Amino acid sequence: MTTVALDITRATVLFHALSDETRLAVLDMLREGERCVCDLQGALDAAQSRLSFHLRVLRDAGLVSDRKEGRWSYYRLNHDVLAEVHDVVRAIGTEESTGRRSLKVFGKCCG
Amino acid sequence: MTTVALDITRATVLFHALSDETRLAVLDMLREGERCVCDLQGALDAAQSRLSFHLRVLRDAGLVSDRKEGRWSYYRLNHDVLAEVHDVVRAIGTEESTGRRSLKVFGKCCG
DNA sequence: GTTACATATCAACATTTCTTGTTGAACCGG
DNA sequence: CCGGTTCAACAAGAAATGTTGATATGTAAC
Repeated sequence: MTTVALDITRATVLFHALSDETRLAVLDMLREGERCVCDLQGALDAAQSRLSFHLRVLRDAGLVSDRKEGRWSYYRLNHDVLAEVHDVVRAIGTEESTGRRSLKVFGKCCG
Repeated sequence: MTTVALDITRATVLFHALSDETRLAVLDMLREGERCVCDLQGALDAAQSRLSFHLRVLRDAGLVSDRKEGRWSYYRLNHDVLAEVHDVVRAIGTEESTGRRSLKVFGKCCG
């Protein structure tokens, strides 16, 4: 099993998008399926422009997609990007196999 | 298979801790094993107080643990907390099975 | 067309997070 | 004891992020 190198910049964007209660609440709602903005707004008791702001962060990170239908916008989870997050987390937890070193605990440092 | 409810507050703390390049670089280094602060400092080219700040964020979130030995502090990954993150991500990506609804796409909203 | 609605965007402000420089504690070697 | 080293903590400023209210755009309903 090969361990993957970490794209730190990309990972930062993803984790940042996930690091807000409102945004997580949105994602939590979207677990059930597609939702329009007004629906989310009602359920989350968030001002319209605030919600719009957070949806944009999620969209920019790729975690959700949207679709227009009439006056409504429907948002849904992007499961493939969630899988990407999943992989990043797994990568962090996996010992890197660079072959550069063989010891997990290093000797005296700073010298 | 039961789907877990999301502890949004806890998840926010974890993701926030992961949402910074310096902190991810630290975690990336710790994949190889335990490291002392000065070692990280050299490798990451970060001012001491800055690194100390980020290590604290990681420690407060539970993602790393530290150990004192003489003048040195050694940090290491907390694999169980990484597993927790893993579970949170999986939870988000999993359709909630509340039984409340059976449709993934809802009808007309806002009415 | 006019009016009402759903949503995005913008600008101003508030809040949070990050950085830098400084101080102080603990430890070690001479 | 003294000077150097490793590190944490704090304070002040800088930068990034989030909130709020206002305005703009497109659509539907009348």
